Amino acid sequence: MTPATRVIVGMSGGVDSSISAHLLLQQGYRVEGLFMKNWDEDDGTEYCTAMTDLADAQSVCDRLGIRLHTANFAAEYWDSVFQHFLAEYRAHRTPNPDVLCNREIKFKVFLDYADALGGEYIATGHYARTQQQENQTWLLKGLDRNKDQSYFLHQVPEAALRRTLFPLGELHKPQVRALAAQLGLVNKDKRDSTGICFIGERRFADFLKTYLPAQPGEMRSWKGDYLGQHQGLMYYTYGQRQGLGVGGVAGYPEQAWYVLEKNIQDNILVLGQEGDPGLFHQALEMRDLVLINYPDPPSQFRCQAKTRYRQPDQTCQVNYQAKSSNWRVDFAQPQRAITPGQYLVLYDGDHCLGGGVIETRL
RNA sequence: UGGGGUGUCGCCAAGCGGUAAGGCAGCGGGUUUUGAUCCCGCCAUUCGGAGGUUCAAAUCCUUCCACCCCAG
Repeated sequence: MTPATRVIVGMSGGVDSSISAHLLLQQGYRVEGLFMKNWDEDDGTEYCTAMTDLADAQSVCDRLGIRLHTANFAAEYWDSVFQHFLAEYRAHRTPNPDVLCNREIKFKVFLDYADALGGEYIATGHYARTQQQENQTWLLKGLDRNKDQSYFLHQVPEAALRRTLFPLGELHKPQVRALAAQLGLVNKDKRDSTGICFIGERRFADFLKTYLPAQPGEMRSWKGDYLGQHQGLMYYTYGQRQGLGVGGVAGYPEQAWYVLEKNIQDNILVLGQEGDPGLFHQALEMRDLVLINYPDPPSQFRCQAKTRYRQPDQTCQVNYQAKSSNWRVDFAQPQRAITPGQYLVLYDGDHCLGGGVIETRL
């Protein structure tokens, strides 16, 4: 008898990772859990949620009869995720820290840690699938199209995917909830976690203000009319509506205002309304393209893409620009509020091909 | 100071004698492992102030105040 394959499951204290662990046990793996702490909280409220998350993870592991390890990756998170996060905001861009958290922490530091624990595989509660094809591992969308999280995983290298199990990839969220209820897990009714892990209940702009000093300036319509003051361009993102504080303006339609553009040169936040030029773009420039199974991407190809998480797939044409070493992406349909700093994730049907960082709108 | 105009929720804006539309903002909630978007709910016993007419006024009258134009 060969001992069962050992899998280390990243346990967050939520239902998804809990059920992942349960399913792996059922499949005959030798399962152990790891609770990662990636942020050393500086205020009391965060501390509480981290503590209850750990308690929940422990409770579930006890219930399943598996061991729970804990690890603190806060230093690594700070260096490889948070520093980049701040740098991007300083540059008035809008980063996606969760994509980096996956690439740098969960599928790198955690994977190394699992090695040390003797794990052959790691597993998480992500709604995504992997597929072995000849000698390559592909990343596929989760079967539950409403929860598919491949977007957040597109930067994970093939070598890490090869050693990862996604037990929830074929399941739908309601099934996972039902299983948790059946098993009587403490977190069966726990709310899905959303938002950036380290920010908690704080308002996003307020959080940023503690790290990035305000730089007030003018808000103007795309036609040039003065509309008010902004707190600092870095606190706003393209397409944003809430938080502008701009009410009705005589001479303009009775409609909401959105961030159209950041004029960094003059520190002006340019606003517009539905239908104004600048809210939609049909092309963009992307840098740092990484395709999961193409070390040397073709110089031009057609595929689908998402400009942001949960956006329906958009068909597009990708072309390499030798001059800038960037990639030009032309969409079949105009895209709303394309945002520099966000990832453009490429798909071929269910296959997640990889992606790059949006540099500019064209 | 003459002549004209305007003052209704934080903003824009209906209403013009019958007992305060709507939009935006804001706030609260939902969706969502980024930031956004999106969806739902809440949001003026009161109409610049004071008198008066009327069964009844934001809507009519008087007066005061404020602001904006054109004169000068």
